[in-house]
Amino acid sequence: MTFTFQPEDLKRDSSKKMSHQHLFPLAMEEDVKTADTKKANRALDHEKENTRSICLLEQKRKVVSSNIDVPPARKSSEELDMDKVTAAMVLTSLSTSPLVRSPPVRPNEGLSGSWKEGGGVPSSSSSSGYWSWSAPSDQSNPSTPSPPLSADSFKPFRSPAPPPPPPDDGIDEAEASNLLFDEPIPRKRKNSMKVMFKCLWKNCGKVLSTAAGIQKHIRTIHLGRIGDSDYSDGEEDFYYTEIKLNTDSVADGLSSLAPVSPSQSLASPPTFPIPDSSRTETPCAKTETKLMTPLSRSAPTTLYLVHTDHAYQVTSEGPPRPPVTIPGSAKFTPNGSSFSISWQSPPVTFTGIPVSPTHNHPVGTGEQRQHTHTVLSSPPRGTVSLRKPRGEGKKCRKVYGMENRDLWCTACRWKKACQRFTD
DNA sequence: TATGCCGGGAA
DNA sequence: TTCCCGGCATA
Repeated sequence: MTFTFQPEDLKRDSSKKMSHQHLFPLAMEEDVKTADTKKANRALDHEKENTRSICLLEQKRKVVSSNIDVPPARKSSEELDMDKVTAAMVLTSLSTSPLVRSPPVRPNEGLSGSWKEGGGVPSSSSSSGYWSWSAPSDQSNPSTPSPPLSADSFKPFRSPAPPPPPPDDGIDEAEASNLLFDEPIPRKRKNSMKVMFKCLWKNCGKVLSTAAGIQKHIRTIHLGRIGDSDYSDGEEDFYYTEIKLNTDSVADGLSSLAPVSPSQSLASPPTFPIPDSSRTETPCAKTETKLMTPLSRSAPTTLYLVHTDHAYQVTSEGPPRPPVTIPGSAKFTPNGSSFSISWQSPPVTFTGIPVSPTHNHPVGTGEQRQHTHTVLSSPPRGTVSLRKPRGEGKKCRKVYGMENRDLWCTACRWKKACQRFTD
């Protein structure tokens, strides 16, 4: 990745002209819009919360009552959903790591991430919301995402036929990847296989080594059968799946995880949850995708991140993001390397860094959202770009001077945009 | 370096 | 909500 561009010159010229001519007008509009939308969004969030909970309950009933072979169905759904996930991941990657631009990468990541999660990070895999909690590893490497991604990402694209680099332990995983990507899946685990049981509950990705353990987990944690934890009517069977881990692959996965995990934590985990929720809960799913329950949340949040997060300073605003992501991505198109100009724009570069860390932490529930939001949004700083160009006219400070600060407009006193001498 | 202003925090 | 201020971006 060598940027042979003479971005410096181009940047300077373009940035100066661009910022004033294009950005300014947009920024003004954005500000107005964002202000209005924020309030509206908050209200909507509450409604969404309620809706989600309802949907979840309904879904749960459906799953239980109807004899749907959840395990298989889920897997397929996950696989199918991978596309969505992939898309989300791509967006994320674009925003997060400037270096990695190839969309295809995501797919692999998603796959690799899934198995990795299963092996290395128990809870993270399927549960969008909770994975962050349970997996300490996620937090550990917030910043590292890009390197691993880039490496993985290119492989798939360049070589259509060749086998995917990241090893998948679970047969399911491999199959899924095949289905999704139409890539031949040569690899099958020859080595010792370790059987694990993975909780398929929407937000939960818990992996236990024993069926009894996973059943108990589901019964107590998800089904709320605390009292009769030992009693099993078989319902739990629907909520967990058996996964086979190859020791070797696991090792590989772990190694790869170390670097990758950060990025994955951001993107991949959410992916899983989304698929599950959307798949199984068809009816609600669509509405949920945006409303989402704890599970679904993760997905949406990630998306937000993708859009918003990256501008480095845009903390609270959702809408502004577009500028950041869109511009950057748009220019990338030609080659991985060509992006230089737009790409280097300050907002983008920074975004990735701040975002990822915060990202990991948030994984909670409602709080997560806010945290992620703020953090995420901050990057989008599309705002940054949106930031009003410095006023040319004289401001209170200049007019009255520090001595007469009393005469300043309140905004100036508060270090806000001057209201008296607007440009 | 000075200035303008965003984002956040405290009261 | 008001007030302040840290810190960043720009001139």
